[in-house]
Order: sequence, then structure tokens, then C-alpha cells
Amino acid sequence: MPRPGKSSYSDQKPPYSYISLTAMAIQHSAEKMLPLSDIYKFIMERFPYYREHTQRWQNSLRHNLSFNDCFIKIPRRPDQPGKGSFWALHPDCGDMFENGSFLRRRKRFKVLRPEPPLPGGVPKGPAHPPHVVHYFHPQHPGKMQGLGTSEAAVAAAAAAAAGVGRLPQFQPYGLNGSSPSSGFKHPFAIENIIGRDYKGVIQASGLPLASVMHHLGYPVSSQLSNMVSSVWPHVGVMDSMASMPVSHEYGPFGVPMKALCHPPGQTMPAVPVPIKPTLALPPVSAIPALTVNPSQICPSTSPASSSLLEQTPSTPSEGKSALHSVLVHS
DNA sequence: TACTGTTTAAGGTATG
DNA sequence: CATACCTTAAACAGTA
Repeated sequence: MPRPGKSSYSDQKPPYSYISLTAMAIQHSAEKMLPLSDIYKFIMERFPYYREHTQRWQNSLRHNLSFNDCFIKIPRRPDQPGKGSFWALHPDCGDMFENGSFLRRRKRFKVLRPEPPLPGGVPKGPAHPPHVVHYFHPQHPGKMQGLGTSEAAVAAAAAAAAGVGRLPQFQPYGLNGSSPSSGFKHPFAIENIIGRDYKGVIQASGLPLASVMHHLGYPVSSQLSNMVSSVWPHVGVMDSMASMPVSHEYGPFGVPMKALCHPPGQTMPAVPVPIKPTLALPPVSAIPALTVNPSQICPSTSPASSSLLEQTPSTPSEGKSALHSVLVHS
């Protein structure tokens, strides 16, 4: 087994699973979601091992994307033509990796989906149905596209609001040794940033948070990344790779993220969206508010360009109500 | 047609 | 040793 950090195994197999590699790629992207081809590209650029036998590992990677609930599929918008969907990390898979390291997962991420009480008795889906999610048009919040029905989304929202469909074994773990059951939420957790009142709605809708916030006009890309990076340094390490020359070595990912990023004895989430199902939440008032300029609502395909300093004090209520209306009126 | 996505199956490895 | 996780292969369907 090659030792991470050594430069002598440049074309040997990295110690990361396909799930890890995919998560890296997705996390590294500004929008926290990537099309399949870009995931390939990311891996091949950084891990020379994967520049060969592409058929083999790309098939495996696709298998992982479909099979694992930690990956969610986001349909392209009409203004984003291209082949295939975007792939993102499920908001709840934050502590998927052991000790925040990409080297090994702590537990398989599995979403339990409640059977939506659809009239007419719809046959059950496959054993691990894909995470096909809906997107909606900010200009036409009543319209949702994607597979399935909007009724199902609403039903799922109701189910999730009732606490259904969450894995009991997916206990949160705190940053300061807080007990797993304490329900500690980092102040910069997205759900805390956007508020808990419709977090469940977002999750239940199947909409990935990055996508939801993006569509709502939240400056997901750089701002959240910046905020998150200040709290989870390893995310910053990953983001910093964007400007790093791609060597023929493993680069930052050749080093165990655990050793690289985490103080000894401290565990951190592996992804910047450490949202876990809990009942006890800190008061929203204790959360630094993420402000949004109303003029920036629904920036369609805005890339990661704005910064926190560019924001004017406001509330995300417009986007909030937009999402709400989607789920209510659809 | 190539790419993307889903699903099944089997075998290997790590962990408790 | 049982279980979970991971990898690989392959068949098949849908789509740009």
C-alpha cells in the first residue's frame, strides 16, 4: 500500500475509494456539484493512476454514484445544456468519512425513504432508487421539473418534517467532544445559516442544499466556501487546489486529510455540509446571518464570483418563500 | 454512436 | 467468523 505523501507512487493507486474521490471532486467544485465528465477530469488530473484503464474505473465510479445514497443527481437547467446531470453530495452525508478522513468511510450512507402514500398504489421502486431530485424555476416557482411527481416531493417533505426517513445510526458528532446525542450543530452548518424552519422542507424535497440555495439566490459558491473554509481548514485546502499546479503526484490528496487538516484528537466532518438529523438544535439567533442582496436572487448560472463583503444586509426571505411556494403549490 | 445512468453479481478486504 | 465496505465486471436502457 503506497504511503500518502510519498512522491514515489505517482502512478500507483491512491488510497482512496471511488466514493472518496468523487466526494473530493464534488467538494472541490465551486458549485459543489459536477457533471460526470468533470468528476472524471478532476480525478484524472490529480491522480495519474486513473489516466489509464478509464473504462474500468469510470464504470466503477458510475456504479458508486448510482448505488450510494450519498450522491444525489441534479438535473441540468435549460440554460445548462449538456449531457448527463450534475452530481452532488447529499446534505446529510457530512460525517460519512471516518474522522473526516477520505481514507475510509465511517458508515455507509443510506437514505430511508418513506413510501409516499400515492393514490392508485404505485409499485415500489428498486432496492436503492436513485436520488433523482427536482429543480425549480425561480421565475416559475410553481413548476418543478425532473422525474417523479411534485406530490411525492410534498409528501416527502411532510414525512421528513415528521422525522421520517432519517437514519437513526447517523449520529452527529460534535467538534468539542460533545456527545453524539447532544445534537450539536456547527454555527456554519448550512441548515443553521439558512434557518431550521425550512431545512426539513429542503431535505424532504430532495433538492440538494447547494442547488436549492443557488436557485434561491443564495451565494452558495464562494461565500459558503469561504465561511466553511474558515471553520474546516481541510475544505480550504481542497479549495486551494483550484489554483495549484497539477503535478504528477497526488498533491494534497496524497496526504491523509486527517493528518493534514485536523488537530490531534479532533474530528471534523469530511464535507462542508455537515447536516445531520437531530432533534435538538441551537437557537437560530445564535447563528451568524447569511445575508443576500435581493438583486442577487436567482442569479441563474452565476459562477463563484461574489464575496461576503459584496453582500448588503438583507434577509433571504424572498428565496425562502420561493422555495416554500414551490413545495406548497406544486 | 458514445456517453450516462441503473442494476446485479461476485470476489476481495477491513473491521468488530 | 460475520458483516460491512470496496472494487470490478457486465448487461441494459435512456439520451445528447
